[in-house]
Amino acid sequence: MNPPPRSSIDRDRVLSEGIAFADEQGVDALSMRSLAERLGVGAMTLYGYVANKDELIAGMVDRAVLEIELPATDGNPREALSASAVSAHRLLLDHGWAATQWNESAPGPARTAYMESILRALSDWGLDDDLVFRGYHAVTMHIVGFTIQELGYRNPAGFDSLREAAEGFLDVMDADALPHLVEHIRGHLHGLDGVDPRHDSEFEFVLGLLLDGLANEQAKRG
Amino acid sequence: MNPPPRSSIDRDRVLSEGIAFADEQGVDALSMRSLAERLGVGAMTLYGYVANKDELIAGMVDRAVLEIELPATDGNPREALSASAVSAHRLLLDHGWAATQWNESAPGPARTAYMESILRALSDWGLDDDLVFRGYHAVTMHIVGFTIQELGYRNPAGFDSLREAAEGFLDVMDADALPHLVEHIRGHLHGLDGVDPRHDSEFEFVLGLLLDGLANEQAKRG
DNA sequence: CGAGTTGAACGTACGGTGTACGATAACCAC
DNA sequence: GTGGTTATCGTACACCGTACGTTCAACTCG
Repeated sequence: MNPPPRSSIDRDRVLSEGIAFADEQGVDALSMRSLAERLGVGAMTLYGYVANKDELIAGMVDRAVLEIELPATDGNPREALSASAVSAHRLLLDHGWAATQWNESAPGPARTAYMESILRALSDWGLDDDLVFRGYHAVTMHIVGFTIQELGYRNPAGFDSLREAAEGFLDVMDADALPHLVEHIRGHLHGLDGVDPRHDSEFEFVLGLLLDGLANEQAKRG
Repeated sequence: MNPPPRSSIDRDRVLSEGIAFADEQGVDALSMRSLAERLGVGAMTLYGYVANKDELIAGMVDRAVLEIELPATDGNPREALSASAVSAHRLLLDHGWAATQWNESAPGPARTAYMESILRALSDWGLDDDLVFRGYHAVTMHIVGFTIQELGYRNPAGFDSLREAAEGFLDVMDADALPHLVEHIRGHLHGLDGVDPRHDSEFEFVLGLLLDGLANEQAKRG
């Protein structure tokens, strides 16, 4: 009764269509049934390529991580690190679901390779073992955490745009009790208006704080 | 047929029992039915106190945020900021689900008050408007992002403990291809053994990098 | 005291979810 | 042909969030 097609599907296609689906409809809309339908296949067929839904999403994350540009091994390690972080930031913004899922599953091969490359770059940069250990956490925390926060602001729950959310918020809020917050939200709106270019480089600014801090600490330790 | 109890339940109890439930069983196990059962009430009764499940969780987060110690307004603003961040870190470790949900919903009154207090402290510290704006993102990103990452390591998906996960990982991994990663994981294990106290202060170390960086930048700007 | 009204409680039901199980039928080696 | 292998997937189950409408304790008013 069932099995006519017998083809045109493999783990890679499952993962890449899963990524495309999550990009388009959001990861919440991704169900085994909906993804199967997109692939023109029965829901249970997916379990031939994927252990369960969690493993599907973990696989999608790992596949997405593959696109991150790893820090170059030649040239200035600090710049290589920075370039790689920017590449990761861009990728996570493109695949918003991946940022939130990043820490929800054990790392696959792509993520372990990525971790290795960051650690290597920190080490090549001349940090001692202790600072490599701490610097790694600082840098990866920033890449993922900053992006999650950014996405939270960009796609505020219940609103269509940051502008709408910010303006609604300003209306509702007790402006006298929260003056600094009002100012901060105005800052976000100005960023949207292009009045102020600082928004674009925010990620790199904070990354710079961290890398400079690590370099200073290393210098202090001699 | 239905309504006998008529009491002993209000929004506050719904939220605090929700928090207790999520702390004990994990937020994934929290369903309207399971929470209602815990409260000795029908599932639909909850909808009298909470608009829907998302709003329930948003309320739980906001209620948890209330416990964070806000930066003191007297004394050294930098130390106040740091103390508050440590308090937030501790709270988010205790309520792991809150860290992941932090950016998933619009901020409630407690979170807006918290935001305001961080912004105020940065401003009192003497940062200019631009650095307050950027510094706020840096600091909050660190508080939430670092904790999420920490929790990901502590409760690795599919393992009972960090030790188990790390050791399993070391077994499975290609140690020759990933030498820095092997070293890093060993570092985590040593941290567990108490051989090395650095793990405890990692959060504060990175926070220090950020705050020092902001102070330096402000000094540079004069 | 009795009648009428209000509003909290929540049973039922619907359309979804992930996935265990087992039936089906195309393919391949002989 | 024939038999074994293997990918496909229909069915079913337990659970989810929640819309809808009923029930009935408690309050108000005469």
